Amino acid sequence: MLFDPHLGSSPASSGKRPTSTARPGSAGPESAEAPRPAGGRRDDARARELLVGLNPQQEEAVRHSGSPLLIVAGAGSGKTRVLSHRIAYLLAMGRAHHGEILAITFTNKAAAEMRERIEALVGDVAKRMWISTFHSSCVRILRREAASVGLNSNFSIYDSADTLRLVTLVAKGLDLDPKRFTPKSIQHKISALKNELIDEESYAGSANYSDPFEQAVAEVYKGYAQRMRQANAMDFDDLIAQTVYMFRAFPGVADYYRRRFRHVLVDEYQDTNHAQYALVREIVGITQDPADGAELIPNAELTVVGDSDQSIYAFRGADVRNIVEFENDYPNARTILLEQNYRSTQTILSAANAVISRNPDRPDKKLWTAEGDGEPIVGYVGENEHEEARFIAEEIDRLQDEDDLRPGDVAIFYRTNAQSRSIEEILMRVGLPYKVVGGTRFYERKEIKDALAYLRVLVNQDDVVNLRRILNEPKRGIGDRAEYAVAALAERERMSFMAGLRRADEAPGLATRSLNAVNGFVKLIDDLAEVADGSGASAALEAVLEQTGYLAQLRLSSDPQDESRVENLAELVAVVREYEQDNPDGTLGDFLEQVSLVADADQIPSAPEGSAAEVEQAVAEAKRLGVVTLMTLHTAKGLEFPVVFLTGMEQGIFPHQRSATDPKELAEERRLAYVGLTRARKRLYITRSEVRSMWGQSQYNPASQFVGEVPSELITWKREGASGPMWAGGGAIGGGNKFSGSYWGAGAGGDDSGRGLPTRSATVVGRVQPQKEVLSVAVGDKVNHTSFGNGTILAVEGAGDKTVAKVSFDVGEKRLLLRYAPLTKTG
DNA sequence: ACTACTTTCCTTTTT
DNA sequence: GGAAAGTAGT
Repeated sequence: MLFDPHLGSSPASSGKRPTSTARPGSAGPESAEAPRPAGGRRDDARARELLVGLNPQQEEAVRHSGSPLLIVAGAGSGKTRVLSHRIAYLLAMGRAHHGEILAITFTNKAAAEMRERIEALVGDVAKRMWISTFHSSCVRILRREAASVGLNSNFSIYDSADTLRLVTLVAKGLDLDPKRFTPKSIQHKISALKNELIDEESYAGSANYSDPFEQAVAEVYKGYAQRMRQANAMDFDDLIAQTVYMFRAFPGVADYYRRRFRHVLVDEYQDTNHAQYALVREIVGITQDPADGAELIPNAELTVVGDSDQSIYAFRGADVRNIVEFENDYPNARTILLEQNYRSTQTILSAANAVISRNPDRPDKKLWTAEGDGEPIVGYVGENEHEEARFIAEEIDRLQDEDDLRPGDVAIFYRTNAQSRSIEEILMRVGLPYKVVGGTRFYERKEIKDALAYLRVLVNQDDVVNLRRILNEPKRGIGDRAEYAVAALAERERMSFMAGLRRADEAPGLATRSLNAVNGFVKLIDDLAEVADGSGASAALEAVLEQTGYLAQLRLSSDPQDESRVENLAELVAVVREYEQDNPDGTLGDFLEQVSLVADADQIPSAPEGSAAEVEQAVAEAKRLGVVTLMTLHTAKGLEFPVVFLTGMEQGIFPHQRSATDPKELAEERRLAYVGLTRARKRLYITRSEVRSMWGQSQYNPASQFVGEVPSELITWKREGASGPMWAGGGAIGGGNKFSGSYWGAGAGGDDSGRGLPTRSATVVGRVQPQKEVLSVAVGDKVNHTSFGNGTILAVEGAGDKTVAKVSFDVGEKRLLLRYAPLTKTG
């Protein structure tokens, strides 16, 4: 575990960790107001107002007091409303001071929404309350207590990509066969262990060494944990686990938070893993006799909200038992069921109820609404995924005309991110504005990770993973050999990698040329560190981009991908500037922390191309009408839309292939279906495709079993599968099953792979080309491409749908399939 | 040490 | 079909 004196800057001391209960939180502005006797001013009138409009169960959930509370909140049952009203009610009744409340959610989105709702009820104090995710709460606690616990407070936070890098590195160092034990599987196992609060030492003691995998994991886990300490880094799982370990190892620290938080509320409790469960227990406090005669701190009041039917994260350690066994864990707990739904039509709810009722071992629970049946569910079976997508686009178009719905009312869900491609293609072609939420996210892009790696190193020079990432990025002549030589030196002299770089002249076998390069690198980092210390975060970032030559290299490149990389980096600069404006006191470290924990794509300001006026117009338009939202079913949890398309409803896709054999996984897939179905307010579409190309091959998938589980009288089929009538839309399909050729044919293929619009970030797209016909061009015409900019037609080949134009852009020559290329004539 | 070519996965889902 | 890693050639 981490609380080990070796951590941080003082590698000297050894032996047992200190057992003294350092008085934590003695620094920091909040501590003065923190531990105080419960209560604030009571306002009965205000409290009564907060109960208005609640149904009896909701009201009870808001008012309940005196024992742990479990609110079983079905989809759309007003959960967030209850939670925020409960918090406001606690304040109004004088039962809690705003500083005594800890509200925990899973996602940043949920936390932000909760804060907003509470702010609407109680005003500005909401801004000062602890309403945050598990992870950011823990970071906050860990950083604050770092000093009293022997940690370094500027630790880096590693995301799963960083983690995987380190696992790979360690596994390689142990000469493990990466085929036999993939770094990914080891990483997954380590993560699972951390979620179970099993640290590397106890695993080493308990692992089954006759199992080669367990043995490998045990070894890698040890090496990994050691490297993490050396790097002064924490991964996501550490944030939770280390907080728990800290509370257990330093009772004084735990006491401080127990005194402070008199009310703990946890959202999406069905998604908690064991470590999170333990964390909650630590903070709430478990009734026990104070053995040493110390003062007894009464338990905090605990409220958890959740719905076991919406548990969809078991694969990453969430344990439904936490919610199912709540009443056992907290013997005098009260349970309140919220079954009345305020979101969907009865038709939609009946479908959802029918599907979820197939899951075994489920307490009976049925959503109902007072609102009536509404429209039937519409089903559609496309011949292939492009047909399916085309139907969706046409239907959205029709809804706009006939029902006055806006694109912003529509969401399209799919099981896996890869499925968004075909849908994006069609929406783009038809000119429907859309955004993809999630997917390859902004902060996971190479150039962004590189830039952030520089910044992380400036804040924490022990951060080996990030240091080695940027060591030769951009290329500066420090290759594998040189890196290895320095690593060996650092190892031998038991110093950090950075220290090794500084003393590279002592490294045996390092070529003079490499030494010079290394010295140049060290100088560069020192210069940048000076900027980072002296000026703000944005200055540091800009210095990084310029002085490292990173930007220069991208600007010189003729690869169009690099062009969008420059744009993405410009976006990053904008993000930092915005952060500085919002947080004038924020340091570079604070910024990095936020970035680590907020991987939410929709927080990135969009940077559309085009003239300022064009952009402004497009943005204003998008705001008014909204844009179609594309996302995976997992990301959809917690959201709602008037119109929902559930796509790719095919056996093997959804439920996913991998869950076919395991009934538990199938049950989780079914809960995912339940989540998807219950997102819809008014209209629900269920679509699938008879043939789908995956891995570049055609696959024939039967209908998803979940479709069959919806009572057939609830669905109206616009087109049915194999047995149904064949009406294809205008011969877009070539005969047989060679679609892939005609759709993704040569030319266009590699040329418009997701760059253009920084697609995966929340950029509004599709505003430019309402071209439904193939653009007609001739040699010499001037054209504009959304990502390549202006160009000139050099040649035209083929005809009709298959017309390919050779175009000369600034970035080079491209062959574009006119049917799909986002191209407009400019003159 | 760097580049260009070849091979290998890949497709769950996220803080 | 495509990203990322590995391999061979300069």
